[in-house]
Amino acid sequence: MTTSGNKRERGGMEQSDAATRPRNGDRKAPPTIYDIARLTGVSPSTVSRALNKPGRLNAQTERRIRDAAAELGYRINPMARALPTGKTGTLGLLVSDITNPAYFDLVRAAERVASETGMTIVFADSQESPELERATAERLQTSVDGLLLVGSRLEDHQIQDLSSVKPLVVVNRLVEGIPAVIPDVRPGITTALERLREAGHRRIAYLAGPEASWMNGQRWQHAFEIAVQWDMSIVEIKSNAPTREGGAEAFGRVKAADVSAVLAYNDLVALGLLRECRDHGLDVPGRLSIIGFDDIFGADLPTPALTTIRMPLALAGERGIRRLLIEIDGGASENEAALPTVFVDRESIGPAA
Amino acid sequence: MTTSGNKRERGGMEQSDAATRPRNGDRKAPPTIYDIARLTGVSPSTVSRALNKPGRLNAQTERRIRDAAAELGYRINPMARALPTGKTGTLGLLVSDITNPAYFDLVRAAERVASETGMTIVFADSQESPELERATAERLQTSVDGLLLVGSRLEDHQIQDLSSVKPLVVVNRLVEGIPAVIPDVRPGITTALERLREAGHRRIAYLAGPEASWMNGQRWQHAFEIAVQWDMSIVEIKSNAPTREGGAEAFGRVKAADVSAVLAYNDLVALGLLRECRDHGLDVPGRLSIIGFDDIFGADLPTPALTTIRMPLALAGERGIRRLLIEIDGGASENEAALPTVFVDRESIGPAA
DNA sequence: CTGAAAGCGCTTACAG
DNA sequence: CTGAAAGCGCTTACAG
Repeated sequence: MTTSGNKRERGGMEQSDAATRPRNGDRKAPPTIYDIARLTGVSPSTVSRALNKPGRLNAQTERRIRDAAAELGYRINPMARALPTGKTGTLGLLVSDITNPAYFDLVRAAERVASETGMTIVFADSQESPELERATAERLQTSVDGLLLVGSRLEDHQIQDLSSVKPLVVVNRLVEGIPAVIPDVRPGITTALERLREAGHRRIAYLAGPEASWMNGQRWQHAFEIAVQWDMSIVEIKSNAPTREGGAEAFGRVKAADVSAVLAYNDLVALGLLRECRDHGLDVPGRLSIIGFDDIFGADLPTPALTTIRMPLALAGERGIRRLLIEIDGGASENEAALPTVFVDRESIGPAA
Repeated sequence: MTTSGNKRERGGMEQSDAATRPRNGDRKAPPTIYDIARLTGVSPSTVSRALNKPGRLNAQTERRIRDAAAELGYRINPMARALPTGKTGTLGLLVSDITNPAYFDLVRAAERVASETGMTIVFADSQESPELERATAERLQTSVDGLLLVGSRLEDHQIQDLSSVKPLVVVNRLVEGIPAVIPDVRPGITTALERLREAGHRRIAYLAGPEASWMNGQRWQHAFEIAVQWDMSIVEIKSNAPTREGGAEAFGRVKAADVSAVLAYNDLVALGLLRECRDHGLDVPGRLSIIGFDDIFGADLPTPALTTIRMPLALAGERGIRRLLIEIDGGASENEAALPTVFVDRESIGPAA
């Protein structure tokens, strides 16, 4: 107990070869609180206190300890701390598809607030597979203090099960008894359909996303309600995947549906459809109006630029993490008011053909 | 030592309130190898062996132990394992800007190979700030087995310092003594300039990226060499930031330079410039040809679609992780042959004006 | 204000 | 083939 790290130091005996590249044997074990204790002549417990609860001990010794720590280049070993405390200092962030630009801002915002509070984030994606999502979530749970599930494709009871082992919050999803942060799709959809109606559209389609997506249900449901209320006809058209390919693939069905406008599950799908229209010489918005969802990177790039409904995803990421932090601290916060979506009028809608 | 988790179990005394939401007190401590030992009547060491070195003990008892583990829903505690072994089972992945779609494929590929080998990845970005990069790298190092630095903005010696504490490999960067995986920009640039020359361009510009980017140096250098060799004039134009905004902001300088084509540091910058040209009524590729770099998501979206040089980033991510795994195992692999870039001809180049 | 001791959940020589 | 013991680097009651 008086010394430490000797086990790993034996590697130091090896000669590094000609190359300057550090080999494993060359790396020396990082300093521990025992090294600091020895250097300053206090006990390890005192070192621990000096570093963790500033002001709780003699100012002089605290100084000496801090100086020694700095001199040695000491960094706490998070694994070692995690054992007695049960706190890992890391948060898990699980999204449905890392490849969807929609999650950019969310991930970055989440990262920002996490690092502000000294937490680190483990980031993973489930590639739209519920099985992979469950497996990943379980694996992550062993090494994080809590989990943020974004756009989960799991069933409610699976999420509840996960939540019974560690704190968990969902984004873009509502599950009984689980803290959630959700955008309100209504304002955006309402404005969008309003514009469509004003432009004379009477027959519209919803180009659907994954059935396992709660958000997909929300979007369809509200579009449906409003369309019915305003006496527009509305049909749901399936897509294979919530990607550009999925949108392109749905082109034939969209065309066959004889509608003058389509609201897509997300921008990826909308972009795929838009491109396919162009390739087939179908004028957008002349013959068909298209509205996306999310306002991802690149939505403004095509001609016509994609009209869409923006999701407050950065805010959702920030709130999600804050919420998770509260849950971890044992607080029992209520769901906050939903974050409003906003209609972003660009160039892909026009008068009904 | 005969029982465990009692410390945390005390929380179980608290009543959960009316809500069905699990509170921290409701969560019971996960089972440990001691629980399995008690259930099967063997020692914890035996449980550890049964779970970690299959086939090393009596088949019967191994079975019983595995069954008990499954029954209890046992998951190993990675933190607890990390302490005696020094292996955390996680890898750090640090990119310069999470918001750049260029890193999508790389991140996903890295994630895939990591999880194939049972490793988990911690993902972070430095937002183009060297200070933040260094701080983040140091923080990450305390909890990972190795670090993958993608597009590092650090100085060579800083990277070497980091490498002396834990295994580290760089992507898109070459540093003395540090394992690296790098794409070869030459094939792509050569083809690109060839096309430009054939199309009659004699005066071209390179719209530069961050000075701290090694890749930026490579791109400029090779473009320069080839241009000189082929008797084209070439100038370097600075940009503020390697983003769409940076590209847009450089528009005035590009125009003033009186060139007929520009090769941009990356697609983000190229896209920004392209849009600005459109907004200012400058015809692309009629009056100006534009070539990007990376072939990111969305590069094909605008009209004209962006001609670019594709980086093999997914492959780079995969190789980077494999390389890192080897380094962690103490292997001393040599750098492999650089991955070739490829010219992707779309619509943004044309005959010299 | 500070130290000695026990414990977090594992792993791994060392004995038998 | 299996167990008892020591140790990984911390934290935190418990004493003084």
